[in-house]
Amino acid sequence: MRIGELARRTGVSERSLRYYEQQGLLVSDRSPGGQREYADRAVDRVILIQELFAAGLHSKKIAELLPCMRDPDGGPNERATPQLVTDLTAERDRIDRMIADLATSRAVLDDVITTAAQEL
Amino acid sequence: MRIGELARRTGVSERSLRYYEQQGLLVSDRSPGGQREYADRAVDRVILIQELFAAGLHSKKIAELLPCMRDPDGGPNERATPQLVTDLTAERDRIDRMIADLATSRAVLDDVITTAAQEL
DNA sequence: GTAGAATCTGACATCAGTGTCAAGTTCAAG
DNA sequence: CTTGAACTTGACACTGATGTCAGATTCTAC
Repeated sequence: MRIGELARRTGVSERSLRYYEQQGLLVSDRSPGGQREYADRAVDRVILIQELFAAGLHSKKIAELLPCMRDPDGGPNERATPQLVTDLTAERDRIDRMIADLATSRAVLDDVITTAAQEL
Repeated sequence: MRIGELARRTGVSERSLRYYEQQGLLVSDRSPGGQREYADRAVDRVILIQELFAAGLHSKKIAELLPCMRDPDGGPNERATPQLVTDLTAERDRIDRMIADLATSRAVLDDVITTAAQEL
């Protein structure tokens, strides 16, 4: 598929897809004329990238992480370096803290909402 | 207390504290010479503001929300508008989704970490 | 009164992902 | 062919909280 369809199927803008490629997160074949051609797998990959972005990982870290993931196609995957494992563990712990903080904030909001709803 | 101490006690930079005031999130008395003077309660308020920022709320929304919160001092608090309740409910739902997404990302990271750790 | 620390305002920089626009090229269908 | 939609690269703008710096002022302690 070409970039427009991938954008439609993932809900990610064409601009962002080109950015992902520039950052080494996404690869594409090119048509004879130079237009990007994506495999079906790209859909899942883009969604995964978005999830990692949403979790607060930066593109550089994602670029290191992606090749170490189990490939659904069974393709060869790189071996994670001890350094990367350390980094990812730190990220995971950061996410844990973030989830805990969000739960706190959620409780705060809920309290305001409940109080306000009673007053209405 | 003055701004330096508040910064120390909250872990928030002086720059940010002035920004919060500019955005209407934080109030301060002023010394005769014009320096900010904070009540002890400011500490809790700043921490709360940080939590809400961390939850992804923007300063404008926080500025609307804060006056509607139950005041620990029992001070008069404004009544939340139906519009605000709607907005806050949307924020809460957004936070719920964010927590769920983070849990997904956490699982992804955990998988990579576990796999990598086995290989080492 | 004076030195040095703390604070003031205002301005500009930063981050990283994304929006947007321009000018040119390629693709698909008539 | 031709036409219009889709795509290309490159550049610049934006967001919004925060960092940082400069020059002036205030506070505190001696």
